[in-house]
Formats: sequence, structure tokens, C-alpha cells
Amino acid sequence: MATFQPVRGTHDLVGDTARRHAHVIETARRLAHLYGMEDVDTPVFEFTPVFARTLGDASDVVRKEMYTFADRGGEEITLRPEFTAGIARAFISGGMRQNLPLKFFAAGPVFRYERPQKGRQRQFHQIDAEILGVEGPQADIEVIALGHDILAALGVGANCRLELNSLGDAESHAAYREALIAYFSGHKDKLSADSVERLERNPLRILDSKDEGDRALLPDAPRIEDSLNDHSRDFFQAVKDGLDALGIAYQLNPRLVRGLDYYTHTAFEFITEDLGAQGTVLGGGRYDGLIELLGGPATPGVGWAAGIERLAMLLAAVPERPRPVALVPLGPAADAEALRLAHQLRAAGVTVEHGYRGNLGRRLKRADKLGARAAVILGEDELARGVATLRDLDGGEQREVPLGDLVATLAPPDGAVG
RNA sequence: GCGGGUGUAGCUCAGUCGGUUAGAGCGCCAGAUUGUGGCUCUGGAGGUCGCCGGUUCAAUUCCGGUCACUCGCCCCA
Repeated sequence: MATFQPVRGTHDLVGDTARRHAHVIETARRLAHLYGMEDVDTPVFEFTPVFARTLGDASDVVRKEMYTFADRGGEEITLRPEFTAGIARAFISGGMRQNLPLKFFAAGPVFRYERPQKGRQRQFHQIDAEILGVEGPQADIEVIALGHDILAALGVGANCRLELNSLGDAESHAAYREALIAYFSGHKDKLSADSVERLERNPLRILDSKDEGDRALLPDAPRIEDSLNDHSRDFFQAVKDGLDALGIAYQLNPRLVRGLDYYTHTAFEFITEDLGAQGTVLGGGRYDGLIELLGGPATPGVGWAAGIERLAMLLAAVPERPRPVALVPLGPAADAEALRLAHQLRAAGVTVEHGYRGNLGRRLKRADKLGARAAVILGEDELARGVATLRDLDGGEQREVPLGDLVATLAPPDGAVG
């Protein structure tokens, strides 16, 4: 290979892309904090069983999408394909059960060996929210409300619909699974090859199939509602009531199932039509058995993850950078003064750009390209008189300002960001 | 993992029914304007036509493979 390309399915985040990315994270984090969530950052790799055991042997993620390797010490390591399992592991190893309930927010890269396409990469980034230790449906409602608020704050909420379903508790879930197996086994000859395989591994997924033949069987298939026991039904009703009370619109989708094994009760996805086949922008649900599955104390949980790249693509506009003030020193004495001045201005909250090189025209041109709001021109004669020329780059008018007054003139009003 | 499409300048793309120096717009650099940006004008730099191989007197153009992107399946964020 003569020149290096990025590894397949990985991307550099630069310029506008980086700014969109950062904006998604900052917005989400700000709102998560309003919900009382705390930031967590768990390692990007874990011992393989942390994921293999929790996600389920039947899931595609475990079967063919994990980046798994033996490290130099011979440990079986996996790059995280999602956040929840790592956070659950941190909860157990950190002995955090004393502090329940816990609310966490995380953001960072995750890794899945998939065939890349738009909105699907091998290294991508997620934001993630989890509530641990709350048995009741309030946590489900709040976590969904947070997702809803983040999409709204990003300006993409109008293009997303919320789909909602309940998989029921473990008992209901198992009963439904049996009912589906019984039904589809009777129609095995009409199922697609994919679905025959799903019948073995994860029959719920057949409900999600896009194959025409499979879909024809669905109207008569057992319905999840019929398998929910009283507790599960009440729980689901409480979640729906809560969303109604908050004015969050949703659409019931009895065929909404999630690919990872650990989900119980509530399952939801915010879906957009604007990203082609990769329509799910934020998805999650309740996972009451997960922590126990990892060997921890039985602890309920609800949460979701959202794809930062997908959200970033949906942003209508590229977030703007703050408009800087450009310093334009001319000559060595002015260079020294400019350094000092830049320091003072930044301390006062002003975004400052140095041109670093070139004559006046060149530096102004660069200032213009950076979108500077003003230029401070420091020439030899100005310095000698203790002033600077302050040029407004929008209008073009300029005036002389004593050096000592520059900070006061350019600093934003209290609290504002300039 | 399966099926289709695409790959020409930093970016967006045209073009070559196989034939001499491969083009445009935007961007970049310089000049018109020796301390005044944007607008305009003039000039300039920048390409192994994704990579490897085959066919041919001749391949950026045709064929095969490969890599990457992309659309769908699968799966998921």
C-alpha cells in the first residue's frame, strides 16, 4: 500500500463533521444533566464474556460483529460493541449497589464488524443513558422523555417518530416466544431461509422481517398482548400513561423487537425516514435481568443508546463557531504586544485569532475567512501613541482605541460567550 | 456474509464511441491595491484518471481482480 487509507468503516472527524459531532454530544450531555444523570466513562475494551454473556449467543452482534482478540498476555478481549454491558460491569465491580438508584450518561466510540454503508460504520459513536435500580415505570418514562428532549433540542424531533412496544417480563417473554415457535413451526415451508434460521435463534425477529412471504404470515401470528401477564400489562399501561401525560407522541408497534437478548418490558425506538435503511436513531428499553446475568445483584435497569453520526447527519445546519477577534500586529514590537493582548482578551472571554504571518492585507484576508467580527491592527505608529486601530469587519468602519480600553470594548457582556 | 451502483485536481463534477499537451466551477497561491479583508479582473500552482493485472501498435476509456464509498438484504445506533 503506497499511501494509507483509513481502515474500512472508520472515519476522521474534521471541520464541519467534528463540529456537528461535538454539538450532538454537548446538547445531549446538557439535557442528561438536567435529568440528574452523571457522566461515566468505561473502558473501550472488556473481557469478552462481558459482552458475549449479556448480549446473547443468538445475537448477530456476538456471532459475527465483535472485534475480539487475545492480547499479548493471552486475555480474551473485545472492543465494546455497545455501552450497557460495560456500564453494568462497572456497576458490579465498583460495588455501587449502595447508591441506587443511579443515572448515567456516556458518550464515545463503539465497534462492530459490519458491512459499512451510510449511517453504518465499523467504528462509530454513541451517546448512552441508563437508569439503574428503579423497578417502576417512572424510569422508563423519564429515559424516553430524555431521548425525546434531546432530539427536540437538536432540531430533529419533527422528523422522528417514537415506536413503542412491551416484551413483557421474563415469564411473558418466554410464553410469547413459545407461542411464536409453535405458530411459525406450522408454516415453516412458507418462511424465508433467514426466518427459518431465526425460528431457532430468535423467533421474535421474524416479526421484523421484510420478506413478503414472512409478512403474509404475520396477521395470524400470536400477538404479544395476549402473552403479557397482568403485571406486564399494568407496567406497559403505566409507561403509556406517563408518556401521554408528558405529551410525548408514540406509535405502538407490536412487531418492534430488539436484537439484544437482555431486553424486557419496554422497548422503543426513535425512527427517521431520512437516513435510508439505517432509520433507527435512538433505541433502547428495559433490561431487568442483565446485571444478574453478569453475576451481580439482581438490579433493574432501563436505558438507550443513540448513534451520534446518524444524529449529526440529521442536523439541519452546521453549528457555528464563535466569531473571533483577529489580532493584526505589524512588526516585532507589535508582535510582543499582540501576545500580551491576546492573553488578556481570552481571560476576559473573547475568542482571539492570531494571523501569525503575512502583511496587513494577508492577515485581514485570513481574518475574514475565519469569520472574525473585528480586527485589532497594531502598527508601529499606533503603538508609539498607545492605541490600536479597531476595525469592524462587517461594516468596515474603523477607529482608534487606547490599548488599555480594548478589553472593555471587546469583552462580551457578563456571562455571554464571545 | 449476499446482490446492485460508483471511483477523473483539495471539493463538486464534465470528458475520452481506445489515439498526441485530460477540462470546468468552487477552493488555494500571486498580482492589480508598498499599512486595509469581502466584490471584481488577470495570472499561476495542483492529476501516477483508486490500485494490480489482462487484451491491444496504443488503455483514464474495454475486460478481470482488488480496495474504498454507496443503495438494498441482513443487523443495528
